[in-house]
Amino acid sequence: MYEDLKYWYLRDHKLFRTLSFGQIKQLCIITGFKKAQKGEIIYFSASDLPRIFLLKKGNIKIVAVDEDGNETIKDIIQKGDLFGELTLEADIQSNEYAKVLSDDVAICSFLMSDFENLLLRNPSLALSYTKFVGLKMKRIKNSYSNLISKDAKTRLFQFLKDWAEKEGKQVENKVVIENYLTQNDIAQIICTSRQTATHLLNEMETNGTIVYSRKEIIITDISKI
Amino acid sequence: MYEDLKYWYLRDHKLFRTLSFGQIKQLCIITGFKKAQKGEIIYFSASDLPRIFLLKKGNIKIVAVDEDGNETIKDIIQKGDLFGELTLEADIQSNEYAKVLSDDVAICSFLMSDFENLLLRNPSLALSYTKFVGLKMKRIKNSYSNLISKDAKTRLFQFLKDWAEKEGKQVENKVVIENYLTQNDIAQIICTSRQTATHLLNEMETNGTIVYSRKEIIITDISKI
DNA sequence: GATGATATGTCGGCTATATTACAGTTCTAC
DNA sequence: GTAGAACTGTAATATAGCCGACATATCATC
Repeated sequence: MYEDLKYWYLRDHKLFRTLSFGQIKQLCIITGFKKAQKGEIIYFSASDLPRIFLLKKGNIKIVAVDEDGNETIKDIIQKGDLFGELTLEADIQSNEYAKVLSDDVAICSFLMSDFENLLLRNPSLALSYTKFVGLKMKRIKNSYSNLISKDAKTRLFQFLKDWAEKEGKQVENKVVIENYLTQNDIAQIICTSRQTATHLLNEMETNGTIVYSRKEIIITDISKI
Repeated sequence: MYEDLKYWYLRDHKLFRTLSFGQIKQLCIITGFKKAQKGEIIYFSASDLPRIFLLKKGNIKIVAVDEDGNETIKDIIQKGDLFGELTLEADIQSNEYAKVLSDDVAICSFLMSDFENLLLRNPSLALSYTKFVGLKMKRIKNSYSNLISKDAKTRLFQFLKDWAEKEGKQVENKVVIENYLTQNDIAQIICTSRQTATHLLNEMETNGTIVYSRKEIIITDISKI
């Protein structure tokens, strides 16, 4: 039954739709499975063999710690996203961990080497995966050029817009987003200081563009953003 | 003879080493080949079918033009690098062109769709290619975090160091780099204004860290950088 | 519901860097 | 060689957003 659960979790992911039942089973044999609660920290780098993870439930943030001990958010991972050694090259030096943002999460994982073998045996999966990595690259390129040419306000707008599009629930022309991020998180994602983010969010609230609370963010008129 | 030339140009690239003679020939049949001179502009986006390009000789820069007509450097491509629709997803809206920086360049190209077919038939090439795209992604991630956490001076240092490592010729502990970039180019690469770049370069020259000219940059003591 | 921890709000000074502006220099092409 | 274009040098001014400092609000836990 537990085995079955893992099986479906993988089967469910769009990337794996091209696989046969047998192939999925094969990957599932070596699949790990893990649950965790809000606030928990999950280390997933050096210690073990390199792995690829699939977040099946909840939200996590990937945090990197640099030489000086500063923590920066590398990524926000949502239900259905893959994370870990996506480039299929283990990098040793990276000092990253994942922190659970939602009430609870479920994560499957499999060894990078096993995944590689699967790709070798399944060319059309390999092609899909290549495109998937390419898409990730495009996203980063996009954030990069935003950071170069747009100011903090514009980046915040863009971030809220993207977030709303991905996760917001539309009610008439309002959009409600479940807010699992702190203002500090948001600040880091759009690459600015906490104070600036706070200031901008309050400004938007005064303008009537959004209603902000720790639980949810309501964009009052999505057409205006 | 001309056909043979194209053949070898591809054969030469490390990505294609895993391919058989037959497979290369197959891709070569549809290979395009082009030469261009310094200053020439090569458009490679919308007009034609999406392609992947391989720069066999020389240097070019990829320039993007935004809505307001501002030009920004997206990438510097060197001998042996691939460019174009590397993500295997044609994006329509991108308004990019390539400008030749070196005296002359040689470029081969093949259709994205043909390349896709080749990947489908050759899983180990697909795997290598994924890793290659992953590496590109890592590079961008790296520039991104540099831009977030390092000032212009540090970014210039890092850029010169990388450039020296990639292309510099070491003579004792001096490193000589052939300088095919203008200060404006350098400024754009490290994401700062031309004036700041000029100022920093002059500062480094006064310090005796580098000797700058339009033809070459000499790093006087590589161990100090 | 008291206590500590974490998150948010607010303010003013400071600094790196953009911007504007113009002069001098080097290259390119006739 | 000369004109024009492109590149480089320099300086003054403007400003976005960082940073420190502290107050207040909200949450988690006993």
